[in-house]
Amino acid sequence: MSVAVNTMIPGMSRWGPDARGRLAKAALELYGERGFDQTTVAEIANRAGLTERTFFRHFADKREVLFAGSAELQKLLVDAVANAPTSAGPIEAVAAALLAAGDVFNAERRDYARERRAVISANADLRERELIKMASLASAIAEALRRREVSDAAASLTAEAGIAVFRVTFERWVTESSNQDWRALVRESLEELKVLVG
Amino acid sequence: MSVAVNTMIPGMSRWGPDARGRLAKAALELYGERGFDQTTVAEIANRAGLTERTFFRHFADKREVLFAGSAELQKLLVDAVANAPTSAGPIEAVAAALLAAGDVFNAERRDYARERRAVISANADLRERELIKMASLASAIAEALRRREVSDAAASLTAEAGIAVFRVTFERWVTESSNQDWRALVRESLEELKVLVG
DNA sequence: GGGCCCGATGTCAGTCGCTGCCATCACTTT
DNA sequence: AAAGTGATGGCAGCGACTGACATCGGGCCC
Repeated sequence: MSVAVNTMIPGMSRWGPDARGRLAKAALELYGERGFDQTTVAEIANRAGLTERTFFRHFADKREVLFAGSAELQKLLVDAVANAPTSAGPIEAVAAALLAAGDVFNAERRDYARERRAVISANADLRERELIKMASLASAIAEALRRREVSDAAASLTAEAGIAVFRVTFERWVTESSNQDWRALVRESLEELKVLVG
Repeated sequence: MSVAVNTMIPGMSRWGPDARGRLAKAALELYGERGFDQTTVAEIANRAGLTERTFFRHFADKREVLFAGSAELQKLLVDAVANAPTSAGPIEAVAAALLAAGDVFNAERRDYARERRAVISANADLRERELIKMASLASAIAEALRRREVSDAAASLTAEAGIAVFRVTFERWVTESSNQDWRALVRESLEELKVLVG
């Protein structure tokens, strides 16, 4: 992963490429270095070679910059549920979705995910935001299940269980010292759920 | 329930009784009348015959004023889990706690609960705060279960299920036109969970 | 090539949530 | 009555966020 940039990026100011990405990178760095509360939006924008006003054109608020990828993840999971074989029951469809998430939780993104997780878990406001993103994920999955003729109650319950497995899997993927494969960890966590429930 | 007060409460200004309660009442009224975003803390304080500065001495932030009772509810649930008969398994202990919550969710508080729920569900920031309160409730219950020699995984799982039942029950209690008893609704929701799981 | 259009950015002023610091008030204690 | 204590007010200030308007860069039309 790239080393933290401590000053403004030269040649990347106004009209440089990927303003949004520069802002997200600068934000994560600063939140990690000083903490979320001790970082001002003006500082983030400055490191990215932009202004505070532009930050708020790209992200709804100071927290949202850490959750830009959640819409993408949600789409991936929902599509995987929708595209699971017709023969698959609700749990199998959700399992397929969790496995498909390996596309985004791959080895190259692990360092990023680690840093992001550390920042979020260190701040109550960020944990709040993460909870609502997870809730949104769960309703989206439940909705996708309902479109597979799963009953309302079963859809909600399966989706919640799926998110629980997702949480456990993510925690392990990010925490464990050895660089384990996402899919293997998903299978492990699902198996544990089955043992607990059954 | 008392009628909304639309102006400053006479004789209840500085050093009047129950400043905290007056602030909470004024806040709920204004959030209901104008919406959360369109209400300023100065307006709340003014209606309660106090100043903005004093509001922030009683409540950590503008949202927290709607969640003042959550610590009390948490204590009630945790105590009920702890005091459940030794013979009770984890689910029975949680069920006992949910039934005990009927002490606070009684007929007199239903109108208040309705209004509060309407305000919260109308605003994303307030829904965020509610999610973190529910998460806190779940960990507290899980912790109480662990003190009853329940394994970590079973404690977390049972606590989460318990909160899910709580949510469903609360929704029904507040929504249904007939004024149903809390305990009866708890028993109904628990039964449905058993059917779904079993 | 010059003029024009348009999206991205900058600038500025302003509101509001929230905090620190110190003064003031009502009530209690001695 | 003097001192102490807890709750409140007043004020200054920071930082998140927004609206309105100006400006820049690049593409399009002729």
